[in-house]
Amino acid sequence: MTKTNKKTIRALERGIAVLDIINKIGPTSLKSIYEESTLPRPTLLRILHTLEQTGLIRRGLGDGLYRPTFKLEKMAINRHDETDLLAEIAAPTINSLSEHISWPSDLAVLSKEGPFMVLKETSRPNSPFILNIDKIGHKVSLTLSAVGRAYLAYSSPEKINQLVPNTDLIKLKPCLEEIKKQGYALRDPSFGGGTDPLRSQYDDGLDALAVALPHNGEVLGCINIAWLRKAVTLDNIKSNYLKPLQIAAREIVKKYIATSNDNQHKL
Amino acid sequence: MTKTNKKTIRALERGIAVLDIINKIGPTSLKSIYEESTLPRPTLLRILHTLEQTGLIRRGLGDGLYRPTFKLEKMAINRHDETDLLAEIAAPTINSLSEHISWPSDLAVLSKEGPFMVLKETSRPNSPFILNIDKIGHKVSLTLSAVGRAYLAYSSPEKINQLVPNTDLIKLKPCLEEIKKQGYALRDPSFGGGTDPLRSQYDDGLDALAVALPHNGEVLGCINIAWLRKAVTLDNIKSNYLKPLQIAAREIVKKYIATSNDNQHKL
DNA sequence: GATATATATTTCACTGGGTGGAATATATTT
DNA sequence: AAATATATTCCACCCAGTGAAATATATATC
Repeated sequence: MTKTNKKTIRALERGIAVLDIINKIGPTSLKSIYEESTLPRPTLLRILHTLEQTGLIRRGLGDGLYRPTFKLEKMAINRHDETDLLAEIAAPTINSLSEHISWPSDLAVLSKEGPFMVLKETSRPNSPFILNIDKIGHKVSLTLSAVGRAYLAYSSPEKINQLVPNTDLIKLKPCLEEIKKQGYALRDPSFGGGTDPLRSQYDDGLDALAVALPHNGEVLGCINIAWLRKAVTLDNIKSNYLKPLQIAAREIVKKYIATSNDNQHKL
Repeated sequence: MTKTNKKTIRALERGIAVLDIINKIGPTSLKSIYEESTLPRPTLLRILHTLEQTGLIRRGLGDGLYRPTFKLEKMAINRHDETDLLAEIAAPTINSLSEHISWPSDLAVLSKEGPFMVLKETSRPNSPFILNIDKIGHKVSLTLSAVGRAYLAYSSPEKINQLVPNTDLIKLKPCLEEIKKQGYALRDPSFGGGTDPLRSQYDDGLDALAVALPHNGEVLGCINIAWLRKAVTLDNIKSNYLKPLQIAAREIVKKYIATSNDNQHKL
């Protein structure tokens, strides 16, 4: 973890470490920063001047103490949303899952712009197999894809009604029950990926196995494993990789909860 | 502004500049960062590795783009509150005010722990006159100090009732009217600073002139000028420095509003 | 599917930016 | 006023940081 062969800039690392310290302990003197860090005072002084210059910290007029400014808050205000946090948390897990099982794994969440899933993260570029690579942000069918069905299966009836037209629901209902019972979702047999309904129109040649990420009666998103249909059977995947997939899901939710708890300091 | 004689660390400045860029434009490639910045690509790459290592940015698994993480948000969650923001905004203004008029200037806000004001910032250490230096965080009387009275004068009747016992209010009411009419507040003649009621018990030898920082029907805080009673008369201060004090107050409120508007991006 | 083009990454030799021990200045306490 | 704690400046050393050039890797084009 600490050992990376990639080249990094020590001066930058040190500066950020000092910023961390100040944000952690609040208004503080050079002395206490010196005691918290392992750096000589002149170096600290230069770092502090730089951070002050950048507007990330300021010195109190009255007490001369170094304190965080609101610039961090302002920097943090961006297009980030909860699904970005989920992606950040899930990325290492699905990456190591996919390293372990060789086939790639995706994270998809419900779109905010309509009744479909959106690809939020994927380990596909890291996979040894060259599959078609759906871009992050790509739309995925809610009723036909594995991730979409996993999502619906673990959503409340109200949520489902809100997302799926009644006509489609009748056929879908038993299918969702089945998913809940067996603990995983598959693609609709006619489905070939993307948003199109029929494999005859579009086929990525893949099959997928998905599970939901449930949290507080909602579904945060879903993760899957995808593989080449002609290369390996569903049964093969299921018996070897279903459990790792479910474990990964649990791990992600656990990390997500832990992160949320950290942020209880807010008020 | 850009020219500082104090020594800063270029590598750190550059790193923070890159972090700024990524937080501004969101998920992005090396190329676009290169175009936004003035740095050569290898340098950027080293900076990016360092920021990634530090956890401030991450690369998307699927698209390889550099994106901000939630570490900034987490760092920003600290004991900061709105009065800290006010202090940050007011500090430069009261500092230059006090440089201009030679006498020091303070910022005080209503305490959250009881009916008294709290010293939030002060330019006293920078003043050429050596006055007693109240520490930041020091309690100041609400009904006797100039800042306290300015606060009450511009607060709503409900707020005043909530802060001041009815018995005290009777004497205070006409005084507050007077303050509103003339646009500034003075100490109670018997007051000698601090929280004590009588100058006979404690006297800092100062007198003070204060104005409120009104915003949306509330009072953000108050700023004052303090001077040695035996060195200069109230009339002298009033005729020379009341207007600059009022201008400073308006400037602070204006900056505060501008900052609040910036943060409307929140949702 | 091969070629061309855009983009990302590694290499490496140079050097001035960054470093930190020691001296000095300033603030605070006794 | 002396003693102590804390902050800041000085400066010589040298390796961390730099960036031009070469190479590798993705992506587009025909």
